[in-house]
Amino acid sequence: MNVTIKDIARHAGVSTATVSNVLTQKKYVSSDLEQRVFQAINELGYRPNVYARNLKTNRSHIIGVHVPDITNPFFSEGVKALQSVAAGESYQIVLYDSDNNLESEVKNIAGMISTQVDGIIAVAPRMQVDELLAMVEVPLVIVDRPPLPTQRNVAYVYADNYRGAASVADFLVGKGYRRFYCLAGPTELVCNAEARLTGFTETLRLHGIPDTACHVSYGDFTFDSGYELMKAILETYDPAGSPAAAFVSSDIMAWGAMEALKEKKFKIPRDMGVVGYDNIYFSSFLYPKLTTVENPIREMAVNAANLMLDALERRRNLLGLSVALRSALIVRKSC
Amino acid sequence: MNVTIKDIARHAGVSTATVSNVLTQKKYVSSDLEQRVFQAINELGYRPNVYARNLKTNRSHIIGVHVPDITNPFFSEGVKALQSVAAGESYQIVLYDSDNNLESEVKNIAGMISTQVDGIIAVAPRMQVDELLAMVEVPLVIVDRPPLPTQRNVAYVYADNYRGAASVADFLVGKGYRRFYCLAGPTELVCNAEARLTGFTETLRLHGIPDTACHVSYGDFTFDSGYELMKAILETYDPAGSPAAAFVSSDIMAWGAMEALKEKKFKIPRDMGVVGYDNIYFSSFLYPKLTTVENPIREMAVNAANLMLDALERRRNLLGLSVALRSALIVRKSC
DNA sequence: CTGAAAGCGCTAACAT
DNA sequence: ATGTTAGCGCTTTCAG
Repeated sequence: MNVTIKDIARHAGVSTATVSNVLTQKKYVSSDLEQRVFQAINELGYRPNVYARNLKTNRSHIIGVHVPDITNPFFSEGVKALQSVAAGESYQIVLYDSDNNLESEVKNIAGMISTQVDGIIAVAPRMQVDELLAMVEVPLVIVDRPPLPTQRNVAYVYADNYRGAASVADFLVGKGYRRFYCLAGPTELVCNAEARLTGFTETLRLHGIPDTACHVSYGDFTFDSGYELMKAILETYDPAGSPAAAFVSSDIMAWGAMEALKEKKFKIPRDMGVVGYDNIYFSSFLYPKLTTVENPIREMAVNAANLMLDALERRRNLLGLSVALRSALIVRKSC
Repeated sequence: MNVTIKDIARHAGVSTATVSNVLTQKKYVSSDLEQRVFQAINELGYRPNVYARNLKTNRSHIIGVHVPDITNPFFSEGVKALQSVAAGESYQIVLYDSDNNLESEVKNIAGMISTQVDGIIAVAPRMQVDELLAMVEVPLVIVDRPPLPTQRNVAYVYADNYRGAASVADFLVGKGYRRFYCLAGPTELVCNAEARLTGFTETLRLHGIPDTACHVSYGDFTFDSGYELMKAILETYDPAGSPAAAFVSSDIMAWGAMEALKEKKFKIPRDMGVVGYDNIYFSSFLYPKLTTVENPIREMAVNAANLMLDALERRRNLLGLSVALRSALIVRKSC
């Protein structure tokens, strides 16, 4: 049998209520009794039973976190930041990785709900936001997705992917490129993939580039898909005349694309320029160093965690809150 | 007020025990009553209260997982595997990242304990194993650390780092190298770092290489430390005559070292050979492709999760269990 | 300021 | 096979 609050009460000669009060610090207790309680706690080696507390208070101090793929440095950096700020207010993170898979994502969200997490932070969900909202009743923060009007307790933390992609188009045209490849993400599933694609192509159009000068293909943000897409392109690619530039929808995918280029002995950027998206840590150590768009995952994560903590600890309603972060072009050597 | 098991019982005209029995599937219930219960559950939209169940059963179906740095691909791959197999038996993972810091690690372990996780999987802990054992009372699986004799409910899943490093020395000497740099990890803190160092140096000695031919320096497994260590080496390094080989204690650190080499215009392996350790996903996409030692994190994670699940679900005692996995040399282009 | 007591929602003896 | 009931350990009114 474990030592409980009752044992402490008896041993200290006080009531269980008093013990509880010194534990929760919510009511004033005379320092005399307080001392006695602390002493009893030490002497008996008491540790509060979280399960009982959870049942009584109907909260667990656990935040559910979903990521599409923890193996992607973009997300692991985010999770690290989330975990760190949550720990600062003694909240725990339960992690769900859905392996880029919509079905597992739905299962995972359902799992969190049945575990009765206090709140949910969904990073880059593939689910439609309205479906997500339909499932979730606890406070929700959606990271890396644009806000959708709603009446629910939801906040958004995101960066403007359309403008990020647009700045790539501006830059590329300014550099003199006139032929383009766009290696997009899964645009039907992920609105950011869509935004990056349209931000790029529409801006190209604004500069008078004909649609025929931009070849679009679709992957899924992974290294492998970048590699495969570029490999396919290279079967017919000829850099003679003016070389093309490839705008690839994520850094990790851009890395894959660069591998395909190197495999075929194409020089970057001489034979083809490459621009990525996300600015993950490793991007500046690729060869050549990758030109990319900063997608501020760490700031997004910190903001998300703070919003969640506000909702949970300060009873702030998340309705209508959204934090928009800047996406800035980072010019390096690959283009 | 939420709908409880009592409401279901009343609505279905049965006792709460019967409802509980159909929910937990532990006792046989006539299919008639079962139907009625399910129907009541649907009609009233009942969802079991996990907090109450946890209190009663004294378990939470939550496994605490510690990693030194989720941002290191080696660990994120491991966490992904852990999460996936745990989810298979509907266990949740609460993640703690201690940012390569011993103090936070201790805090994190303490945090898990006070959250009353059902079990703890500690991946590559920096704490002394006996200190860890002194804190933890629940089932414990230690990943990526060699077993220590004990009487406690602990299992180990690990690979033989000494032999892994020894195979590097064998290979390097066989290739004709006679000058060596060993970029070690934090050997006082991490016994694997120690094992990789001694496995390498002692095997060199076995081959008749004098100790003076192997220069050792110490980092902390990070990209940056690999970069800095190599930069220092390069201040006086001269590849003339026979080039040296560098054995670097982790792939991510080896990547940093390679950056330093490239920055100084040294060619790998012509001017210096480089060998890493871990075989993370990206190692085969570095330039040149990194020769390294396979450190089977995924298998380790899967084994660890299964052992934990055995302990938790099949009441298997972990005492004396240890799974040793092979570390095989993977020869690529950097050496 | 402190204590008595009710009860959170569930499971598992135990009784029938 | 099903029902009754006693708690799990804590927080929190409500009295005093």
